[in-house]
Amino acid sequence: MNWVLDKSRPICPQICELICVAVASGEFSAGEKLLSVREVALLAGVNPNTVQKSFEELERRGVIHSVRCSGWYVNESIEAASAEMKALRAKKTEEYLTAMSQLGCSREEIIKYLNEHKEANHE
Amino acid sequence: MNWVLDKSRPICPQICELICVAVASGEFSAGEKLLSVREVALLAGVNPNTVQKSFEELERRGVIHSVRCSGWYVNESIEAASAEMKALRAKKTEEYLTAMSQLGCSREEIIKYLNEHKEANHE
DNA sequence: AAATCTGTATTATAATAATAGTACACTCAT
DNA sequence: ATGAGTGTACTATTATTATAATACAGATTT
Repeated sequence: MNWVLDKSRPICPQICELICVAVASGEFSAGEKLLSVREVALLAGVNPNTVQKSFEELERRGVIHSVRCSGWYVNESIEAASAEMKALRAKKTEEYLTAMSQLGCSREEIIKYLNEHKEANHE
Repeated sequence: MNWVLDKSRPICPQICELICVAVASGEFSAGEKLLSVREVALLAGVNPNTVQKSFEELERRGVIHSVRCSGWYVNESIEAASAEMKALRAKKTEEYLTAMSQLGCSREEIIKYLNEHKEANHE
Protein backbone atom coordinates (compact mmCIF):
# COMPACT_ATOMS: atom_id res chain seq x y z
CA MET A 1 0.00 0.00 0.00
CA ASN A 2 1.38 3.34 -1.13
CA TRP A 3 0.22 6.14 1.14
CA VAL A 4 1.60 9.02 -0.93
CA LEU A 5 -0.87 11.90 -1.01
CA ASP A 6 -1.17 15.16 -2.90
CA LYS A 7 -0.97 17.79 -0.18
CA SER A 8 -2.39 20.47 -2.45
CA ARG A 9 -5.78 18.74 -2.51
CA PRO A 10 -8.11 17.76 0.36
CA ILE A 11 -6.61 14.80 2.18
CA CYS A 12 -9.72 12.97 3.41
CA PRO A 13 -11.18 12.03 0.02
CA GLN A 14 -7.75 10.90 -1.12
CA ILE A 15 -7.44 8.49 1.80
CA CYS A 16 -10.97 7.24 1.14
CA GLU A 17 -10.12 6.63 -2.49
CA LEU A 18 -6.91 4.78 -1.73
CA ILE A 19 -8.71 2.40 0.60
CA CYS A 20 -11.65 1.88 -1.75
CA VAL A 21 -9.25 0.92 -4.51
CA ALA A 22 -7.32 -1.42 -2.22
CA VAL A 23 -10.54 -3.11 -1.14
CA ALA A 24 -12.13 -3.31 -4.57
CA SER A 25 -8.93 -4.64 -6.13
CA GLY A 26 -8.52 -7.29 -3.47
CA GLU A 27 -5.32 -5.82 -2.04
CA PHE A 28 -7.28 -5.65 1.20
CA SER A 29 -9.41 -8.75 1.73
CA ALA A 30 -12.91 -8.84 3.18
CA GLY A 31 -12.71 -8.95 6.96
CA GLU A 32 -9.06 -7.93 6.96
CA LYS A 33 -7.86 -5.59 9.69
CA LEU A 34 -6.55 -2.23 8.55
CA LEU A 35 -3.55 -0.43 9.94
CA SER A 36 -4.47 1.70 12.94
CA VAL A 37 -5.44 5.32 12.59
CA ARG A 38 -2.12 6.37 14.07
CA GLU A 39 -0.06 4.08 11.86
CA VAL A 40 -1.70 5.32 8.68
CA ALA A 41 -1.24 8.90 9.85
CA LEU A 42 2.48 8.25 10.30
CA LEU A 43 2.90 6.52 6.94
CA ALA A 44 0.90 9.14 5.05
CA GLY A 45 2.48 12.05 6.90
CA VAL A 46 -0.84 13.51 7.99
CA ASN A 47 -2.69 14.08 11.21
CA PRO A 48 -4.37 11.13 12.96
CA ASN A 49 -7.59 13.15 13.15
CA THR A 50 -7.65 13.37 9.37
CA VAL A 51 -7.30 9.60 9.04
CA GLN A 52 -10.01 9.10 11.66
CA LYS A 53 -12.34 11.33 9.68
CA SER A 54 -11.60 9.41 6.50
CA PHE A 55 -12.31 6.07 8.14
CA GLU A 56 -15.58 7.35 9.56
CA GLU A 57 -16.57 8.51 6.09
CA LEU A 58 -15.79 5.09 4.67
CA GLU A 59 -17.85 3.52 7.44
CA ARG A 60 -20.80 5.72 6.48
CA ARG A 61 -20.40 4.47 2.93
CA GLY A 62 -20.37 0.82 3.95
CA VAL A 63 -16.79 0.03 3.01
CA ILE A 64 -15.21 -0.59 6.41
CA HIS A 65 -16.33 -0.74 10.04
CA SER A 66 -14.72 -0.23 13.41
CA VAL A 67 -14.48 -2.46 16.43
CA ARG A 68 -13.96 -0.27 19.43
CA CYS A 69 -10.58 -0.67 21.10
CA SER A 70 -9.58 -3.20 18.49
CA GLY A 71 -9.32 -1.66 15.08
CA TRP A 72 -10.88 -1.05 11.69
CA TYR A 73 -11.89 -3.93 9.43
CA VAL A 74 -12.87 -4.32 5.79
CA ASN A 75 -16.55 -5.20 5.50
CA GLU A 76 -17.55 -8.69 4.44
CA SER A 77 -19.18 -7.34 1.29
CA ILE A 78 -16.96 -5.53 -1.19
CA GLU A 79 -19.91 -4.24 -3.14
CA ALA A 80 -19.82 -0.78 -1.58
CA ALA A 81 -16.14 -0.33 -2.44
CA SER A 82 -16.71 -1.41 -6.02
CA ALA A 83 -19.62 0.98 -6.34
CA GLU A 84 -17.47 3.79 -4.95
CA MET A 85 -14.77 3.04 -7.49
CA LYS A 86 -17.18 2.96 -10.37
CA ALA A 87 -18.67 6.27 -9.27
CA LEU A 88 -15.21 7.76 -8.84
CA ARG A 89 -14.11 6.72 -12.30
CA ALA A 90 -17.25 8.24 -13.79
CA LYS A 91 -16.85 11.42 -11.77
CA LYS A 92 -13.18 11.92 -12.64
CA THR A 93 -13.87 11.22 -16.29
CA GLU A 94 -16.78 13.64 -16.32
CA GLU A 95 -14.64 16.33 -14.67
CA TYR A 96 -11.81 15.73 -17.09
CA LEU A 97 -14.05 15.88 -20.13
CA THR A 98 -15.71 19.04 -18.87
CA ALA A 99 -12.38 20.70 -18.13
CA MET A 100 -10.95 19.77 -21.51
CA SER A 101 -14.01 20.91 -23.38
CA GLN A 102 -13.73 24.23 -21.56
CA LEU A 103 -10.18 24.30 -22.88
CA GLY A 104 -11.60 24.07 -26.34
CA CYS A 105 -11.15 20.35 -27.02
CA SER A 106 -13.78 18.17 -28.61
CA ARG A 107 -14.12 14.56 -27.42
CA GLU A 108 -12.29 13.28 -30.46
CA GLU A 109 -9.47 15.76 -29.91
CA ILE A 110 -9.30 14.75 -26.27
CA ILE A 111 -8.80 11.10 -27.11
CA LYS A 112 -6.24 12.03 -29.71
CA TYR A 113 -4.50 14.25 -27.18
CA LEU A 114 -4.57 11.50 -24.57
CA ASN A 115 -2.85 9.13 -26.96
CA GLU A 116 -0.21 11.73 -27.74
CA HIS A 117 0.30 12.44 -24.07
CA LYS A 118 0.76 8.75 -23.46
CA GLU A 119 3.36 8.52 -26.20
CA ALA A 120 5.16 11.61 -24.94
CA ASN A 121 5.43 10.17 -21.45
CA HIS A 122 6.91 6.93 -22.69
CA GLU A 123 10.00 8.70 -24.01
CA MET B 1 -18.75 34.24 -22.96
CA ASN B 2 -20.19 31.81 -20.44
CA TRP B 3 -19.25 32.80 -16.91
CA VAL B 4 -20.62 29.70 -15.18
CA LEU B 5 -18.25 28.53 -12.43
CA ASP B 6 -17.97 25.49 -10.20
CA LYS B 7 -18.38 26.94 -6.72
CA SER B 8 -16.96 23.82 -5.11
CA ARG B 9 -13.52 24.57 -6.52
CA PRO B 10 -11.30 27.66 -6.14
CA ILE B 11 -12.78 30.48 -8.20
CA CYS B 12 -9.67 32.42 -9.23
CA PRO B 13 -8.02 29.74 -11.36
CA GLN B 14 -11.35 29.06 -13.04
CA ILE B 15 -11.72 32.68 -14.09
CA CYS B 16 -8.12 32.70 -15.30
CA GLU B 17 -8.76 29.60 -17.36
CA LEU B 18 -11.94 30.94 -18.92
CA ILE B 19 -10.18 34.09 -20.06
CA CYS B 20 -7.11 32.25 -21.31
CA VAL B 21 -9.34 30.05 -23.42
CA ALA B 22 -11.29 33.00 -24.76
CA VAL B 23 -8.08 34.79 -25.69
CA ALA B 24 -6.32 31.79 -27.16
CA SER B 25 -9.38 30.81 -29.18
CA GLY B 26 -9.83 34.30 -30.57
CA GLU B 27 -13.15 34.91 -28.82
CA PHE B 28 -11.35 37.86 -27.25
CA SER B 29 -9.14 39.66 -29.76
CA ALA B 30 -5.73 41.15 -29.05
CA GLY B 31 -6.11 44.66 -27.64
CA GLU B 32 -9.81 44.10 -26.89
CA LYS B 33 -11.22 45.61 -23.72
CA LEU B 34 -12.57 43.16 -21.18
CA LEU B 35 -15.71 43.61 -19.14
CA SER B 36 -15.03 45.51 -15.95
CA VAL B 37 -14.16 43.76 -12.72
CA ARG B 38 -17.60 44.57 -11.34
CA GLU B 39 -19.46 43.41 -14.45
CA VAL B 40 -17.69 40.06 -14.50
CA ALA B 41 -18.35 39.66 -10.78
CA LEU B 42 -22.03 40.22 -11.40
CA LEU B 43 -22.23 37.84 -14.34
CA ALA B 44 -20.24 35.10 -12.61
CA GLY B 45 -22.02 35.57 -9.30
CA VAL B 46 -18.80 36.09 -7.34
CA ASN B 47 -17.14 38.87 -5.42
CA PRO B 48 -15.44 41.70 -7.33
CA ASN B 49 -12.32 41.17 -5.23
CA THR B 50 -12.06 37.64 -6.55
CA VAL B 51 -12.27 38.86 -10.14
CA GLN B 52 -9.69 41.55 -9.42
CA LYS B 53 -7.32 38.91 -8.06
CA SER B 54 -7.84 36.74 -11.12
CA PHE B 55 -7.10 39.62 -13.47
CA GLU B 56 -3.95 40.49 -11.55
CA GLU B 57 -2.82 36.89 -11.83
CA LEU B 58 -3.42 36.96 -15.59
CA GLU B 59 -1.44 40.20 -15.79
CA ARG B 60 1.47 38.52 -14.01
CA ARG B 61 1.29 35.76 -16.61
CA GLY B 62 1.35 38.17 -19.52
CA VAL B 63 -2.15 37.52 -20.81
CA ILE B 64 -3.88 40.85 -20.09
CA HIS B 65 -2.95 44.24 -18.71
CA SER B 66 -4.74 47.07 -16.98
CA VAL B 67 -5.06 50.74 -17.80
CA ARG B 68 -5.84 52.58 -14.61
CA CYS B 69 -9.25 54.17 -14.48
CA SER B 70 -10.04 52.76 -17.89
CA GLY B 71 -10.16 48.98 -17.88
CA TRP B 72 -8.45 45.68 -18.61
CA TYR B 73 -7.23 44.82 -22.09
CA VAL B 74 -6.05 41.70 -23.87
CA ASN B 75 -2.32 41.91 -24.60
CA GLU B 76 -1.17 42.39 -28.16
CA SER B 77 0.56 39.01 -28.13
CA ILE B 78 -1.59 35.94 -27.60
CA GLU B 79 1.42 33.72 -27.04
CA ALA B 80 1.11 33.74 -23.25
CA ALA B 81 -2.52 32.66 -23.38
CA SER B 82 -1.73 29.85 -25.78
CA ALA B 83 1.11 28.68 -23.58
CA GLU B 84 -1.22 28.73 -20.57
CA MET B 85 -3.76 26.62 -22.42
CA LYS B 86 -1.20 24.11 -23.51
CA ALA B 87 0.12 23.83 -19.98
CA LEU B 88 -3.42 23.50 -18.64
CA ARG B 89 -4.29 20.72 -21.03
CA ALA B 90 -1.15 18.86 -20.07
CA LYS B 91 -1.76 19.39 -16.37
CA LYS B 92 -5.39 18.26 -16.48
CA THR B 93 -4.48 15.23 -18.54
CA GLU B 94 -1.66 14.35 -16.18
CA GLU B 95 -3.97 14.68 -13.19
CA TYR B 96 -6.64 12.60 -14.85
CA LEU B 97 -4.24 9.85 -15.81
CA THR B 98 -2.78 9.79 -12.32
CA ALA B 99 -6.21 9.67 -10.70
CA MET B 100 -7.40 6.90 -12.98
CA SER B 101 -4.27 4.86 -12.52
CA GLN B 102 -4.79 5.17 -8.77
CA LEU B 103 -8.25 3.80 -9.46
CA GLY B 104 -6.62 0.78 -10.96
CA CYS B 105 -6.92 1.64 -14.67
CA SER B 106 -4.12 1.19 -17.16
CA ARG B 107 -3.74 3.73 -19.96
CA GLU B 108 -5.35 1.40 -22.44
CA GLU B 109 -8.28 0.81 -20.11
CA ILE B 110 -8.62 4.54 -19.58
CA ILE B 111 -8.94 5.22 -23.28
CA LYS B 112 -11.39 2.36 -23.63
CA TYR B 113 -13.34 3.72 -20.68
CA LEU B 114 -13.33 7.22 -22.15
CA ASN B 115 -14.83 5.93 -25.35
CA GLU B 116 -17.51 4.07 -23.44
CA HIS B 117 -18.24 7.12 -21.36
CA LYS B 118 -18.59 9.16 -24.52
CA GLU B 119 -21.03 6.65 -25.97
CA ALA B 120 -23.01 6.47 -22.75
CA ASN B 121 -23.43 10.22 -22.70
CA HIS B 122 -24.73 10.35 -26.23
CA GLU B 123 -27.81 8.32 -25.31
C1' DA C 1 -19.36 70.99 -13.07
C1' DA C 2 -21.53 66.77 -11.72
C1' DA C 3 -22.37 62.04 -11.92
C1' DT C 4 -20.90 57.68 -13.10
C1' DC C 5 -17.75 54.28 -14.16
C1' DT C 6 -12.95 52.72 -14.00
C1' DG C 7 -8.94 50.18 -11.34
C1' DT C 8 -7.04 49.80 -6.83
C1' DA C 9 -6.52 49.23 -1.88
C1' DT C 10 -7.77 48.07 2.79
C1' DT C 11 -9.87 45.78 6.67
C1' DA C 12 -12.94 42.55 8.59
C1' DT C 13 -15.55 38.37 8.43
C1' DA C 14 -16.84 33.63 7.25
C1' DA C 15 -16.27 28.88 5.84
C1' DT C 16 -13.52 24.96 5.09
C1' DA C 17 -9.69 21.79 5.90
C1' DA C 18 -6.03 20.26 8.28
C1' DT C 19 -3.12 20.26 12.30
C1' DA C 20 -1.83 20.04 17.25
C1' DG C 21 -2.41 18.47 21.62
C1' DT C 22 -4.73 16.10 24.99
C1' DA C 23 -7.75 12.93 27.16
C1' DC C 24 -10.71 8.80 28.15
C1' DA C 25 -12.29 4.04 28.06
C1' DC C 26 -11.41 -0.34 26.68
C1' DT C 27 -8.73 -4.59 25.06
C1' DC C 28 -4.96 -7.56 25.08
C1' DA C 29 -0.40 -9.35 25.72
C1' DT C 30 3.02 -9.52 29.12
C1' DA D 1 -2.02 -5.95 37.70
C1' DT D 2 0.40 -3.33 34.35
C1' DG D 3 1.36 -1.05 30.18
C1' DA D 4 1.04 -0.45 25.40
C1' DG D 5 -2.01 -0.01 21.72
C1' DT D 6 -6.89 0.52 20.21
C1' DG D 7 -10.99 3.80 18.74
C1' DT D 8 -13.08 8.04 20.07
C1' DA D 9 -13.84 12.78 21.52
C1' DC D 10 -12.84 17.51 22.26
C1' DT D 11 -10.88 22.16 21.93
C1' DA D 12 -7.78 25.38 19.96
C1' DT D 13 -5.02 26.98 16.26
C1' DT D 14 -3.47 27.72 11.54
C1' DA D 15 -3.84 28.40 6.51
C1' DT D 16 -6.40 29.15 2.54
C1' DT D 17 -10.30 31.13 -0.13
C1' DA D 18 -13.82 33.80 -0.84
C1' DT D 19 -16.91 37.38 0.69
C1' DA D 20 -18.41 41.91 2.44
C1' DA D 21 -18.14 46.62 2.78
C1' DT D 22 -15.87 50.62 1.97
C1' DA D 23 -12.94 54.12 0.18
C1' DC D 24 -10.07 56.84 -3.08
C1' DA D 25 -8.17 58.80 -7.39
C1' DG D 26 -8.70 59.47 -12.00
C1' DA D 27 -11.09 59.12 -16.50
C1' DT D 28 -15.30 59.58 -19.15
C1' DT D 29 -19.88 60.93 -20.10
C1' DT D 30 -23.61 63.91 -19.63
